[in-house]
Amino acid sequence: MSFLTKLSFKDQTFKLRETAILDATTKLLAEKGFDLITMDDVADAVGLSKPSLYKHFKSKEELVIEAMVRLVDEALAYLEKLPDTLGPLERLQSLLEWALRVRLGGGLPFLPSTSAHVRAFLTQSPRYILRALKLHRLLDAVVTEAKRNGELASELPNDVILYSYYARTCDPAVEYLRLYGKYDDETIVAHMHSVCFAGLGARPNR
Amino acid sequence: MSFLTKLSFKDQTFKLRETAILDATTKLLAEKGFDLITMDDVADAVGLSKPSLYKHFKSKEELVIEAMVRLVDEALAYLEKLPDTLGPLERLQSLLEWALRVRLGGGLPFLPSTSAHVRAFLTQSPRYILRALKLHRLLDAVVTEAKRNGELASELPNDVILYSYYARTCDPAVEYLRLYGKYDDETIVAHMHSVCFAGLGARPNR
DNA sequence: GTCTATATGGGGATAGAC
DNA sequence: GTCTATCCCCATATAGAC
Repeated sequence: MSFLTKLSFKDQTFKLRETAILDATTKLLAEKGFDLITMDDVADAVGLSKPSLYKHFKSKEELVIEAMVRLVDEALAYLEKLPDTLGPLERLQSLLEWALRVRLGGGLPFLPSTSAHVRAFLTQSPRYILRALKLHRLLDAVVTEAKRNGELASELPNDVILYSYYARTCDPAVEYLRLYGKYDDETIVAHMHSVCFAGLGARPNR
Repeated sequence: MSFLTKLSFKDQTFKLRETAILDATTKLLAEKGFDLITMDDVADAVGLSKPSLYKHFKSKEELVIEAMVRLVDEALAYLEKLPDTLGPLERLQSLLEWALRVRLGGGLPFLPSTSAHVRAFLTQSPRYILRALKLHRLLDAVVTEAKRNGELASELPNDVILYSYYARTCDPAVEYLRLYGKYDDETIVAHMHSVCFAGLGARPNR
């Protein structure tokens, strides 16, 4: 028993360090993007040496994959935790706002739109694909339901809606609005929400 | 006189080669992004050696800056050439469609959203800034006019509309729609147009 | 498992011949 | 102005001591 707890403790600290590494990676990725961060950056940020980093993750790519896997897992968990009373449109809206707040708080953009390289190795990672597909299927069902309720544009195919929706979570407009527009985070979230669902065109008077 | 024509001819071939280099750079940038292309790639693509490349552009960054400068110039020219009969909303829509078609045809995305690095050195290039600002101011006036006509959402600030508009020209949804959605180019343009101006939400019956 | 020190390779940039 | 050949930095990844 004491042997087991010892092992478990060891595993626990290992897990904690791994979390710290992923946190640092996430933050750096959000700031500089894949190509500009170095393994030294990550090691320094987490207070570790580079070789120790490689004990946890066997390559830079795998490190990034795990960071993205964790992000998708968080999104899945967020969706799951939404109250049953929420309608399909409200679920989509809530998840979008969550993703935008994550980004504004220094987290990762949801979609690996940044680099063709990153997208290439992510879409070859079964661990990532599995989760991304799960999320995609969940949201596809939500979109179908929202259309049936007359809450989403029924003239748009589901995939057009979904890809546009994903794109909004990593929309560069967010950074420009913060940088040049000087809006606070919640105002940005509100505007992005508005643009995403109602578009730029004139809205009908209610 | 013959001396002058000789010089002029020399300049002309020089210019032609420069155009070829920029064409190749544009194509490669669109395919792989800044960080993944090498100066060897560009040199090979245009059938030149690397040192010759450096006779034309003194660094990789400057090469990319010039490619982007040319793109913005083309956008400015396109705007200028639009018939006077077009209203402000139609001008915005036409320019968006142009930008999307350029991208779908293997051209550059309009906004340097791809990489923090690229954005950094672009926004420090006076040549680029000058043109980007000019385009921005032109479009700002068009947006104001469109709002006055009741064609754009008057409840959105101009910069929110403009940054969202720019973002649509480099929207990753375009690539996903082509890759996974299997739509042809014109269908993608139409859908992007629709999403941009009318949003994802249900549209009112007319 | 953690470090110091190092191997390895790639790619931006240039020297120097023609 | 164009090439061949080269420099040299930097970042990924590892060897080997503790």
